[in-house]
Amino acid sequence: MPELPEVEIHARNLRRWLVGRRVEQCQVVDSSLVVPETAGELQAALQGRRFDGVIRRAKYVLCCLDDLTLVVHLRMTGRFVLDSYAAGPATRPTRLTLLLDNGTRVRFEDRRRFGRVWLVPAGKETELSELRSLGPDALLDLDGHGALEKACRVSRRSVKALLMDQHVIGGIGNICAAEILFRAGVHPATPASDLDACSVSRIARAIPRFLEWAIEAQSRKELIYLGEKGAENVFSLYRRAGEPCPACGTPIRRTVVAGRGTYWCATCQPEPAAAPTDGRRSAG
DNA sequence: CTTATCCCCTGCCGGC
DNA sequence: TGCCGGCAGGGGATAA
Repeated sequence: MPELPEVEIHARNLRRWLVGRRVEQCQVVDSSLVVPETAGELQAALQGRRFDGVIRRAKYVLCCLDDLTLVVHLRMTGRFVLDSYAAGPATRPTRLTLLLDNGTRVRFEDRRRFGRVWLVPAGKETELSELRSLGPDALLDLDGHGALEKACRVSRRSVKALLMDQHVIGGIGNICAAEILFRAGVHPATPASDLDACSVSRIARAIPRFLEWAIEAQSRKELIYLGEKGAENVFSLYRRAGEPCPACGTPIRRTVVAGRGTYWCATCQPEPAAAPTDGRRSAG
């Protein structure tokens, strides 16, 4: 999926497309999308309701309709597209369509079919375990800084795994974690509790700065995910193994950290010294 | 508590 | 050209 920046862009689009509009018809093309309601229940529930707001929460989009909230997670390949009734039958990756009272149609596309939607009563969003367990939002929530510091103090996990853990901070995924750690000059495999306060602070400050930059950079053109036809890689390190680091020219390296492909610069993000088993080594 | 692995799916890319 | 393995920006379950 999309990580926080892409979800934010989709949420902004939906705000323009949906708010104030009434649902004439909802079609669930792929019922595996819907959890736990049946496709028929979702369709019937949305019929005739009016959208009055769209909120992003970490990597979730919350579409508010009167007394209901439609919660969406785009996972790896989900996206929203605007067209019209006149555009004809929905194209193949379409999983859900919303026909609106102004003649437009909003489609949810998802090639890999990992995306999911839930329907909850307004005000009861936190009864959804997926939302309840989220940490503070990486972009909007000022608690994020403190949450990161606290998690770093008590965890031996790699700092990259911590950044990607949605229970610690919500919204950061594999690409953002790599780019944030590059900006902070911290190696992704560093055990979190080995970080000094200065490094943690650099990471915390890099988080909103990178996210705001990414939203801006990816808002300038049509949002196409990396790996798809026509995609342009705007990131500094991601999927650039062997290319020179934009800061120092050292070839960018790729390894696996926390189970995912990870890109880093050996000069800007020096590997942490392997800690001996007896704890801290004297600096000499 | 942590890590690793697999799984859910489909499509693209590079190598042979 | 065709086939095949590897990989993919998420996250949950399960095993060790």
